[in-house]
Amino acid sequence: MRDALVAAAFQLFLERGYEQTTVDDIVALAGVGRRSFFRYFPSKEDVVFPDHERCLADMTAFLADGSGDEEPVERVCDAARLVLRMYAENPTFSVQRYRLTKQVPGLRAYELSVVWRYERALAAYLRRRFTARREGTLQADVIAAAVVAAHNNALRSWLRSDGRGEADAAVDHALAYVRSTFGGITASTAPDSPASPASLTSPTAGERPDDVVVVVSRRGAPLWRVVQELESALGRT
Amino acid sequence: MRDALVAAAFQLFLERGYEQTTVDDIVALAGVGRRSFFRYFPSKEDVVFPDHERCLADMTAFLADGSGDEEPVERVCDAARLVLRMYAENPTFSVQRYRLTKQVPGLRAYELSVVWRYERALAAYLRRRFTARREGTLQADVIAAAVVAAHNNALRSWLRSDGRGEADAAVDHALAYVRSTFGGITASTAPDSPASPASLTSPTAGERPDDVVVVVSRRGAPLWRVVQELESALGRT
DNA sequence: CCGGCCCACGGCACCGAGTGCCGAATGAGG
DNA sequence: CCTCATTCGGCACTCGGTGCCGTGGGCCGG
Repeated sequence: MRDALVAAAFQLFLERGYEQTTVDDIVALAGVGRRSFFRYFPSKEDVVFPDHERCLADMTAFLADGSGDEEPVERVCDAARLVLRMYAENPTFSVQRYRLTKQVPGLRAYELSVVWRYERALAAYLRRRFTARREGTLQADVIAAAVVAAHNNALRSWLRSDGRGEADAAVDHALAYVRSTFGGITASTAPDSPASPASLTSPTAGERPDDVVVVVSRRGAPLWRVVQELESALGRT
Repeated sequence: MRDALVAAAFQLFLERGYEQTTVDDIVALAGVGRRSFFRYFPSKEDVVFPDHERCLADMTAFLADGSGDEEPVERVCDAARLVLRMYAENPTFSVQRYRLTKQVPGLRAYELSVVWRYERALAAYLRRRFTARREGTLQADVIAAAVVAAHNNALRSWLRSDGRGEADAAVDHALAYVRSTFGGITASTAPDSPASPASLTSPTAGERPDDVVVVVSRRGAPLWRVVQELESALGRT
């Protein structure tokens, strides 16, 4: 039933335009009652994004799972990749939808609210992980926004190319930029560094009562952030 | 006329709620015809944000002006401050509106579309400035998103405190974080390095894996000592 | 096999946002 | 005094969205 409504809706949207298609037209083509449409979709816009609700649930579940000692920025990047996977599963559908949302202001506004919910899910996760940091909520919000922006940048360029090319590679590349500017001081910049630094990147996992602390940082990284990392690593001096 | 409609609308919104107030109620209180409302506001939501259109025009004008040799990140931060100024001009009005948008989903969606237009204006400016860079559009989108996120983080915390306190200081502080991670080295750490900043500000995906700094320290060492070591190692003051 | 229940569907009436159209009032200029 | 133009108000209409209720079909216990 949902699928029948989505199929009928997109058929009409593509041949007649979104605003030129009424809900009555859709239900007439699908052969169901008008009331049933609003049982499956709370609004006309929802029929254009039939799977985002599910994807958002997957993302929040993904962020809620985990042992809690993962690299936070890495984790939200992986969460963003879930959204990409959803788009990549049906390239033609995603491209058609992209063309619709690009030229219908109402759909663009709706998409913004969807993206906003993803961003808030990422920010909420980062806020939980950054409770120890001094500017935790600020950093969480900014990093979440950066991840979403990078993801959308790559996703849109992939959609603009009609779904040709590798979407994964484009998003990986975009997220690498975010990781390199926000990521833990260690892993992203020195993949061949000795052993332990991973423990430093997670403030809560400094349980090694070792004597020495190793910090690996990219030259040019903001000094105050290195200090911040040190504070959590050395034990809140 | 606009002002009368806005005043009548907010009076009813505050005492009765947004969704419980119809346009007919507003025009009845204002003593004008229903048709006139939609002459001045294209939709019911627009009456809640009567000055954003003007502010957006100011921002685009501000970004279009200028000699073109300003620090790009600095410039978009200043542009974001324009929005803050608009909020700070009428604190009570801004706080009332914040409470409305916080609990009315429709208004939140509308606000998102407004914020999106600000963000696109900033991103468009940065894209123009970053045409020479390799990942110009990516960096532009990410930085614009980060600036907006930082601005909104500070703005919202100010609004949540009922407009008490200094909004400027909060936003300056939040934007300083963005500048320190994306901006030229300029103000925050090394004002005396005139040459290099352009190359340093674009750390595109670890293109210099050799450019890392390793610091080894005893756990429990005085923090200032470590920072001293870092400063000499990173080559800044 | 049958009389109950539950639920999904469809139809109907209704509300409110938004639009096109036209007539009326007002005000400036000839 | 007449005319033109702009603005406002009223009317009628479309369409998205909701509450309500009747109906029909499937599923269960008797």
